[in-house]
Amino acid sequence: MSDVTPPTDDPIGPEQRALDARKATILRAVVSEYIETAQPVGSGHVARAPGVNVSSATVRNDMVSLEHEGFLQQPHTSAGRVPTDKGYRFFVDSLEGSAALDAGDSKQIRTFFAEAHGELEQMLADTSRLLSSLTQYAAVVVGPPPEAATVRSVQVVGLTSRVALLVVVLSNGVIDKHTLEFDRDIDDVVLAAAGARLAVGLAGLTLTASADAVVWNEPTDPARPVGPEAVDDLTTIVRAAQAALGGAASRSSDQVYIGGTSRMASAFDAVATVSEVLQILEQQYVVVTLLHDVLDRGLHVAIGTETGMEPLADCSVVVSTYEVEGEPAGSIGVLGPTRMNYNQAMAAVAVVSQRLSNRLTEG
Amino acid sequence: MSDVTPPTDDPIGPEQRALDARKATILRAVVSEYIETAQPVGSGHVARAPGVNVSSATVRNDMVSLEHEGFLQQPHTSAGRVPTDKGYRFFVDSLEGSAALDAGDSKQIRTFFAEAHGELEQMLADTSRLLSSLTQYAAVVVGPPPEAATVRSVQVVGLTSRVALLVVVLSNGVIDKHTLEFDRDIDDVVLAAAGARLAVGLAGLTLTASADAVVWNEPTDPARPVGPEAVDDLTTIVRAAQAALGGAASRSSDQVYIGGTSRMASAFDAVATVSEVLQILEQQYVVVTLLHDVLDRGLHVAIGTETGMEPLADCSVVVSTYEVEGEPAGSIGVLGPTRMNYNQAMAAVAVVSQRLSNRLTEG
DNA sequence: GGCTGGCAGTCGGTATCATCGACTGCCAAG
DNA sequence: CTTGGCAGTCGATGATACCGACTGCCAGCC
Repeated sequence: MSDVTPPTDDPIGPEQRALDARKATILRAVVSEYIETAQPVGSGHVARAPGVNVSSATVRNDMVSLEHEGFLQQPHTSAGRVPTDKGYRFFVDSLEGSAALDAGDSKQIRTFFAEAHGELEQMLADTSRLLSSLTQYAAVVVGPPPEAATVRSVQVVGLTSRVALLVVVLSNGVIDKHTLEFDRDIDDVVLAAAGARLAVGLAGLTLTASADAVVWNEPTDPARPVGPEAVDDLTTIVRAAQAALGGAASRSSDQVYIGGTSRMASAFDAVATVSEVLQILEQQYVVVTLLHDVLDRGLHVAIGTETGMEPLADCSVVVSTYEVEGEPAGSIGVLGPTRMNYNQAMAAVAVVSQRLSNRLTEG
Repeated sequence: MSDVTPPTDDPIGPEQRALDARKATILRAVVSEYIETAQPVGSGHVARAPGVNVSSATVRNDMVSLEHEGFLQQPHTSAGRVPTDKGYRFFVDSLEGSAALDAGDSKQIRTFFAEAHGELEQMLADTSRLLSSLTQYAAVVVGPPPEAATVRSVQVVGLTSRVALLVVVLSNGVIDKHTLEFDRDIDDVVLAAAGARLAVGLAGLTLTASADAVVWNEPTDPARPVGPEAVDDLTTIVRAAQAALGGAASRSSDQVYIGGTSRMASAFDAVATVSEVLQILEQQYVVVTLLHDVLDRGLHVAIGTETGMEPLADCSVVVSTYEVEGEPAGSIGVLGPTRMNYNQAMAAVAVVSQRLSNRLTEG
């Protein structure tokens, strides 16, 4: 029965040690039950939970201790206990690796990736929907950063006499486009020449490098010489194009796909909370920053205030990265209430990111 | 005082006639007050409303009549009255044209369009945010249909040895792209040749026309003859490209920009309603269909069940179209609760669509 | 020392009840 | 046709009491 209580003989450090085995079990039981019921859980329920073979009185004693240590809190006297962010954190850390996915879920993932095809953008958008449908929370998919891709082709197309469109095709299939406006009429032939010159000069470079690259100034096709003012126009166009590219590279314009925002409405009962969370989700760059922040801190899960965003105090995110050709390419994540089903969410995120990586590398 | 009650002498038709002037005033007062307070409104308040110079008892008598005619309903006995969809409809019809915008709002619109610039897509997305910020409801902007635009430039860029990207630039600055997959390796030169050929063959055509166009089969540059199998590859590529374009044209892939979805959360108090509405907003093509349906019926406002969508029974939409060069190009709209501020929403939609049209035609 | 059962005390949730207030419908009088 | 008055309905509010689920503490037991 109680063969789990040998006093640990490792030297007690300056900081508080890891939890007593029993307290850990109790804490896990509290978190589990709270996640299920959304109700404060009392010592009686915990005592009845499997794996806890002590009386409710003992549970009570440990619970006051857990409360002092900051893992639990009570909404008011004479109510059950509710996990704090720290409590959730312990719970999540302690189930690291035990992720197992429902059979139906894995099947859904398998068929999804078996049928996935076509545009990268479409696939990432669909992936966010998949992840949301799996977890019942909102899902985020961040596309590969444009910095990683290199220029494959450049074209300048005239739209009106003074407005042209710069179209850059990147190696990952993403298209970067910018309108260029001029203060004098530009001939289509000159535009095409500028495009050709840019194509040669920028091919293989990243977007950031493109902005600063030196584009050769000699005509691309010596058989068709152009007049001096045309040369002038040429450099104007090239400069405008490079300026546009530089601007685009500096503002990080990651593509983001957010799916299942409607599910956030069901996840909370206060309509004000829903509104706040949706506001965050509307600002896509904020979401991207959030995911990157979490990853930069080396985390896969950020709980409540760990997200660093005040309106998300009642939310948690589960994040992972996916890879293309072995190189980290982008990130995916799930945003749900702090009392989310971490086990399932972590499993879903892990499996989907893995599958997505495979799908994207094998092409 | 009561110079508004001359009995109308027009012949009474088979259907119920337009409302008595006083009943109309009372109905308007009820709707106004309900929109403001979201509370059932009683005869006392109406009697006190400006323009209603009768006692509450008279108001009561008219209210039972209005209820029998289906303009009002009471949630329960001994409560005030609430407008039905039909009641809102009368209210909206009766204020047609009286739209006036707040000074601050018009200023916000003016500065927005003064500063607007750059990509069409960006501008439409920003417009949806503007409209949402003006009205405090969700806003929808549907981009110009791709069918209207003609092909400006075509390019085929190789991504890997067997995957190429078809990039079509349209006259309105929109880019249509499709990945093409082949079952044998294709040379970059051949891809470029195919692109050039498509560019010549499709220039000036719409996307739908492009799919069926006959692209000339002779080499574009007779100075550089290609081998017979290259010719074979060429036609393969051209066919694949045209097939892709045809597919894209058939699925109507309008661009949609939806802003301010978080504001829908504050508009309702039942979290279930919020979730349902958000679900609709997530399915963008549904929203597009909704807007088009409403416009096809010749309406500018659809109220409650008039939307034809069950989950939107508590919502209304206000729609308008915008034009480019005098031609109808796309539509904008606002989605809010049935008890929305129609006056302001209609004014905002009207003004924004007008300004947007101007901005897009003058370039 | 640690675990347990028991006990007193706290406090939110629910049911009951009475009251209050805002309505309505009806009617008789102006 | 309009109006004031009146009786009646019904939700919202508040007081009261009760119940149930907790907790904390403590004495006793292993």
